Amino acid sequence: MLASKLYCPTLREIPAEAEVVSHQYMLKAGMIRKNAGGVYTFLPLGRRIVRKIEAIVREEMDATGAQEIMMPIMQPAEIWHESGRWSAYGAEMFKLQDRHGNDYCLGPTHEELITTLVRNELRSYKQMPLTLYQMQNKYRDEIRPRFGLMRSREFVMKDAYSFDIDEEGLHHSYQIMYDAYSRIFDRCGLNYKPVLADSGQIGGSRTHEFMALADAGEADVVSCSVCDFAANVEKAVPLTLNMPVESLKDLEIIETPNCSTIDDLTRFLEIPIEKTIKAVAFDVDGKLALCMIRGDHEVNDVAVQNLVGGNTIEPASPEVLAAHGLEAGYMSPIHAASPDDNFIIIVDPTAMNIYNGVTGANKHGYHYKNVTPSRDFKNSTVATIRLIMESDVCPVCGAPIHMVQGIEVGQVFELGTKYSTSLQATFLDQNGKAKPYVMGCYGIGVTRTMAAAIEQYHDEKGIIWPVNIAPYEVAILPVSTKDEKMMNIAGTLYTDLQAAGIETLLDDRNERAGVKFNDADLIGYPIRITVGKKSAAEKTVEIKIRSTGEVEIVSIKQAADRVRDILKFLRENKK
RNA sequence: CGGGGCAUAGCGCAGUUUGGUAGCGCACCUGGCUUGGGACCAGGGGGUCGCAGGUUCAAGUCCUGCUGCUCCGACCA
Repeated sequence: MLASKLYCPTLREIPAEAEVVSHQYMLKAGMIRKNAGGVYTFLPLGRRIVRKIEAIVREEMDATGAQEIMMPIMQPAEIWHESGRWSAYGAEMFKLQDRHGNDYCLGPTHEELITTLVRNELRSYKQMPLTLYQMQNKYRDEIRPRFGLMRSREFVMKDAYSFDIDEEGLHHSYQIMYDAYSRIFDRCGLNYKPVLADSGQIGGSRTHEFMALADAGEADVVSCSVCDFAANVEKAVPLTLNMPVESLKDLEIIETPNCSTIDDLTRFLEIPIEKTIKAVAFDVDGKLALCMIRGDHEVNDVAVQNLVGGNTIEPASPEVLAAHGLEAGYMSPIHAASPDDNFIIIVDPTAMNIYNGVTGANKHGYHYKNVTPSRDFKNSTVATIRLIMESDVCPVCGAPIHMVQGIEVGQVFELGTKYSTSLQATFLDQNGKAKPYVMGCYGIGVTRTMAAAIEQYHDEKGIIWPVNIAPYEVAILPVSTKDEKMMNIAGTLYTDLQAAGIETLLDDRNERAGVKFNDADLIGYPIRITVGKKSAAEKTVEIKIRSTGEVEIVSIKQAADRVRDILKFLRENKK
């Protein structure tokens, strides 16, 4: 490709709206442009990168025996009504109507569509297992699109669906996808980690998220320093902590003016925070959940939601609390209303282990001291509902743990029969009996993977692409386009590299050298070849490796071979 | 949805307080000069100031209502 012909409007200044580096550099390097909130056009360089990632995904999917299909983006509402998700997915879906007033949505995912597609024709156990996949745009009306391609409303996703005759088959299909995902992200050069995750509202049982590790990530990941335990914090169940055993003292109510927070309380009473028992209240689909945890802990709302059930969880409003005779800041199970269909009290086991602690008295301005939950908390459900913390140990092996940020670039799910049951999609087994498909679904955020790579690989000058997903592998920069000798050398090299199957860009623009160097660094070509004055005189060119900064001078004759070696080295060493 | 901020040339911004000829830097076009890290000189093009009303002799500026974007909280590839 000739740079003079390439539509790549690089910017000197970064648009103010861009917050994270991947977004900033993609805009600055002329790879994407925004058309609306969370909706982007991919310019030639950006498009090439997406296609390279797609090619890797496609190769690895095909290698597993999965077959590519193409489903419509526009989906009829009726299948969503059938599965019960038309309202459950709710505001997240882009909905539209045709001229007759029939409802449709732009597909946020395709479980319904694929299940209804195969249910008429995948009739026999002999046709399974079957895995189908597609790559196309997905649409989700995110509450808050942000961070460029990391959270957009239109994005490219690879989604795959497996159909098995039983659980065992599903485990097998799942493992095949899990392994393929590892190869895909390896080839993309990402630093990633598969972690246990919560299955959330999509339903199903076992699931892993593939997390690209990066500070800009929106997910918290916990991983063990010794064993291979790694999980989304939502999924990690921290071990119950033992608390110092003391002889029980009598419950006593004390006046605690203006102490509605744990901080206030520890300061006013001069007690350690581990002696306090904090109450956090949630509204789970209209049911009030009063959660009791140790003062220095945080509630894992996903754990609460899974325990209580329901589609939405949010902090309980003062009105809801008042209706149950509660006031934030002074709540506890002591003398609280009895649990019923609309009210549950959950106590974390570590809080349960506290002796002679402090908690709310359900009376404005008062707390109880000498509270021992195992004696004093009645009508409570005991369950681990706290978030794991850096100070916790690995729940599997007891070793120290780390907390890191991750970008979720992929997820694999064991769905089971949730959709096949609700959509009545069955096959006939060996005994001629109708059974629902046992399904799995598997997603990769292709455009998000692109953003994640930039988050991981960049410096103050620009992007440093892993070779396999770089828009071009090599850029040739003749220092002066007016110098015929230089241009001839550059032109010959360009032809040679292309003949060798190497993706090459020739920066033939009539620009000063500095402009070309800066653009090359910004766009992030893995290898840069500079053709300067010495090139003509000494028959040499300069080769610079973007990721390592290494520079070497090689003879023009050897340049193409050397480039090939370097590319091989970069591929093998993930640089 | 709740709460802040913003909307003036492709990008980044000033001008709004106190109404009175639409500005700056970069980018773009022409010519010259220059060519190893975002040069320089000269000339030039480009904006119904987000939209719709209103006040006024006069509105980018004041008032009302919309729309869009963006940042902080609950989601997900």
